Amino acid sequence: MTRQREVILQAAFGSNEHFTAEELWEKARKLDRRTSRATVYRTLTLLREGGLLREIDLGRDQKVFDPNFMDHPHHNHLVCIDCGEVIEFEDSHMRVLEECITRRLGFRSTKSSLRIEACCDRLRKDGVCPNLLRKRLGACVPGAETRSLGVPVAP
Amino acid sequence: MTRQREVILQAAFGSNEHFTAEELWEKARKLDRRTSRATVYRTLTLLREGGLLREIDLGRDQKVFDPNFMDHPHHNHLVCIDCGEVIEFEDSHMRVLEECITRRLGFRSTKSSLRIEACCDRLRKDGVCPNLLRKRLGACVPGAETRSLGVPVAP
DNA sequence: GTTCGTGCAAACCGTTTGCACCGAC
DNA sequence: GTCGGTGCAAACGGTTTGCACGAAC
Repeated sequence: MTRQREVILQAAFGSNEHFTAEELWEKARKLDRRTSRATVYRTLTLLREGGLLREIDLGRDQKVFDPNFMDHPHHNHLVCIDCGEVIEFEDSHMRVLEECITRRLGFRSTKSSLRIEACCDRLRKDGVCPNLLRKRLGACVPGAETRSLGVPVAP
Repeated sequence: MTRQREVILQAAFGSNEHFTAEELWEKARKLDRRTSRATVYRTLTLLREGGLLREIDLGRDQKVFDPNFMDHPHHNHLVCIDCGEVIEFEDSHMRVLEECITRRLGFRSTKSSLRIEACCDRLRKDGVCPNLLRKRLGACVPGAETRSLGVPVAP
């Protein structure tokens, strides 16, 4: 554990925001100007391999890392196609269903990732995405599971 | 619709196999030696934008395209972490649950993608992944939904 | 000293693009 | 002729790597 790695850890886990490798480098450089890109990439690889960080697919061109899997190993993502905001959610029903499907196919699941792309109806009326405010608040914090679950609404 | 595009379409939809851009180029070149990489990439962009092809996240470094979304717009993928094989499946329960979650969060879902990473228990015993044979057979063909669903097994 | 991590710059690789050419109309 | 698609090669951008330096032991 060197000083550089401490800086990068602080940059990565200092908030629960997602980030790209480049963004992490910028964050780390704010803490220590000398931090090099190479070290960031190398540390990123270590963190990913160690399971502290996970790469998520947000449908963007660049790879995005999520530092929240340590606290919430089973959370998933909803991406607002209107404003691009990402909402994290957990759902125990989903977990059970995934497990059922996996076993039916003859496997034991190790991990999974679900991305939902969606748009909010209110945006079209109000011109503003009301869920901007929800971003990463209420989602993926204690109690979030209940919030995102509750009584399923019949589709 | 030019000859080159016909060739690329044939290469892309001639089988239901997933492919990378590079692999598509190789396939297309087998049909017409002159096909250029640039045209493949440009056509790929058109097909993706037109919704005929979808990029999927198989957890690999390269982008993988799936030509099976026209026939099965809602299918998902299970990746065997032991042998790397990909199994396509459809599950109506999953679709309903996703819709519930999405509405609970205040959205209308437009599309979603689920990737399950799993290992088969039998591999460890037999040394062979029995699900190799299932690859894209039985999965994502008429009746597949029933196969992957059935009575959910309690986890 | 040895070992391991770091910083820099160059290399790498998948993808995109500028530009000249070609073919259909 | 115009317009759009194509092929080539160069450029691009994110990521990795070779190598010399530096810090910890």
